[in-house]
Amino acid sequence: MEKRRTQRVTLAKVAEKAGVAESTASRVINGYTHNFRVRPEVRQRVLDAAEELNYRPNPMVRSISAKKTNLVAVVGWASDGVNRTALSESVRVLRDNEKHVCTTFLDPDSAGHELPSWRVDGAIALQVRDKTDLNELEEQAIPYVSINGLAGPGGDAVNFNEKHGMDQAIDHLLELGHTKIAYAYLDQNRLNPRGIRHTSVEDRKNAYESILKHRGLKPISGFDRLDHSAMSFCQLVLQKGEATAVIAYDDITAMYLIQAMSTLGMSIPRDMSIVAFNDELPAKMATPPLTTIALPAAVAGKTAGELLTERLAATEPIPSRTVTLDETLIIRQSTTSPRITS
Amino acid sequence: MEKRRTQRVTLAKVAEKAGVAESTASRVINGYTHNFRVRPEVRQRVLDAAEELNYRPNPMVRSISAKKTNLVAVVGWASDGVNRTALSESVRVLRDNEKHVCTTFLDPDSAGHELPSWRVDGAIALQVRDKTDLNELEEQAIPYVSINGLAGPGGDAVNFNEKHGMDQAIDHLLELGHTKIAYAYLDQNRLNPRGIRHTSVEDRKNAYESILKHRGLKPISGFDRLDHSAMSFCQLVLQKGEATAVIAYDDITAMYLIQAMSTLGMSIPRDMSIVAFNDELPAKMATPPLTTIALPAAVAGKTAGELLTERLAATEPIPSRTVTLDETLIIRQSTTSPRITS
DNA sequence: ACCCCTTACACAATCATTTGCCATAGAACA
DNA sequence: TGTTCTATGGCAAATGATTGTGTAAGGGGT
Repeated sequence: MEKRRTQRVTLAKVAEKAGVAESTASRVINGYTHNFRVRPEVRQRVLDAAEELNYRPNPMVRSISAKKTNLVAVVGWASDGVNRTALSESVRVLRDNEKHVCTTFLDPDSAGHELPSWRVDGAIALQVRDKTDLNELEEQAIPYVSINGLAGPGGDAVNFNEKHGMDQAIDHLLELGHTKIAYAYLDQNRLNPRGIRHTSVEDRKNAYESILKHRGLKPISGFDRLDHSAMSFCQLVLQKGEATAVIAYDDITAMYLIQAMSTLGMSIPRDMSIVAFNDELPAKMATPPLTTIALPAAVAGKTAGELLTERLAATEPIPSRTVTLDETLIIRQSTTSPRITS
Repeated sequence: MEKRRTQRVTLAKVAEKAGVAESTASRVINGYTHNFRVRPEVRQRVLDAAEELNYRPNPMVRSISAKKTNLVAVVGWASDGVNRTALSESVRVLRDNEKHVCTTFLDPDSAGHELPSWRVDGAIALQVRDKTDLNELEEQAIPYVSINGLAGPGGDAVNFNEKHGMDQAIDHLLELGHTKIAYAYLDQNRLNPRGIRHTSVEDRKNAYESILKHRGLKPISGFDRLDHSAMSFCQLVLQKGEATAVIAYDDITAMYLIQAMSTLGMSIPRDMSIVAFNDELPAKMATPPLTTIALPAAVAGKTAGELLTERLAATEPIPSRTVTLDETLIIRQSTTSPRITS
């Protein structure tokens, strides 16, 4: 029951149990071959001893002389499902490549872009909007990959092609016969405790405006106001602007709109078509299931993980790279042709 | 541009810059007072130098002789919002207490209950159902706190009072006049890649059955079958069993049921009242907003963090403790009195 | 001039592991 | 019976920081 009785098993104990020298044990365990060979029998004895004692080399000590920690930091905030999925996938890739990859965990409220006091070999940066957030990484020459955000000369970026996604959303609605297409982003529903908006908020808004203009259509006025509640947005923007379709910033926004419309007695998609973004879990579960622009979050995470792995392994500097991934339209049941207003 | 040009600042450099001995610098920085004093002027010189060079002691090295790593592992899977919230809160508490707390990150697919090869001082265990999953922690005498799961002699448990929650759900429905109350859990919608069910699946099912029996009511048959789709559940259990209300395992389940009912032309809550569990984000956004049993996830996380902090600081063994937190009914708009069937 | 006290340096040990180098025991070969 | 491998042991250095101990420089008091 005494707590600290169980001494850590050290290399010395393994060596003793196997009846070999510490150095031999170390070399066997690490598969060290330079000027070194062992009889299979001895090798096995060492491995068995390690196994039996459940020996785990102390990575802290290892990293002292190795000058690397095999730690990867995560900076920024995984605010939504897309970011979480991407991060999760990156972690998987990193773990598969390096043996002991382990990311530090940052909760949403923390300052976000400060590195942990642990020394890290690399970093995954989530939705960095401001290049100064990367200063510390750049200064310390820590390789990083930025997901859904900016990158400086010392890192790579993996981003989504928001414009292409918006293009598809608008195309889809145009094909159905809509011409009065609104865009909705409701700031109040974003839960970020620090009052910071997701990176793509601006991107999608701008894409909406420029694409519509490019096709000779007029944006529904009010699309750039972020202070509406779902209800006031429906009344003051959608109904007043006579929109027949609305592109929602994300699935959550779409669901709030659906709630408000339902209260106003509107039925979807009969009275209003909705295209959402992200394809997070709620999109499939909503009533009706949402037509949505899906983001390849897992692919982004995988790519980021691979790029970072490359950087971690590289011996000489790699120039900054940018990968842009296309979004895809998933048609479900929240869009249809506009009702003929007789 | 050269990558590894930026040498780490070591204690030696700080000492050199301040013009003091390494040992003096160390003692100043750590506020070491045993048999040691410095003139304020020298102290300041050291601190300034450290500040200017942005010195960060290497925690790896520190942990060698300190025999502790300040690392906390997370084992198990944060499968849903409740677990994620709790975990997040635990991390915050741990970070506030210990200086360098940092949790290892486990992605959903990994084996789950294996410790990282990093030596950890403690662990947060998420939804452990099988005590053997705790073997490693117990054997190595690593303090841990189990959230929403079991704990052995060497750890604490923080759990939710599922029975009390179910009690409230049923009470609420009885008060509204319902007597035919079903319970729904749809296995197919649970996304766990390893085919493991959430800990509370059994708890809630059993609570449902026993509470209804205790009040002299009959469970709607089919409640213990997990292989229904939302649609077949509505048709074969709810409609056939003539239920007027259904308690859904969680918000997600509820939303799938709503989807299916909508397809069947049923309106909620007119034709069917729904009480969900968890009060995750979808509950508020659903149409109609869901009456739901809210779990105090943040409180659970905070409590777990505090219990673990205590254990980490303790010098002598602490007996296993169990904290059970009550769930609360949140009434929204998915429940109402049953329609009088004329 | 002697002693003491304060303040700080110097040195060494320690932590667990890696890795280079040399010594050596036993085996194999000529 | 030497000679030459081969497989190990043994030793030491190095990693960065902490901490105990001994000591010395300088100032102040008597």
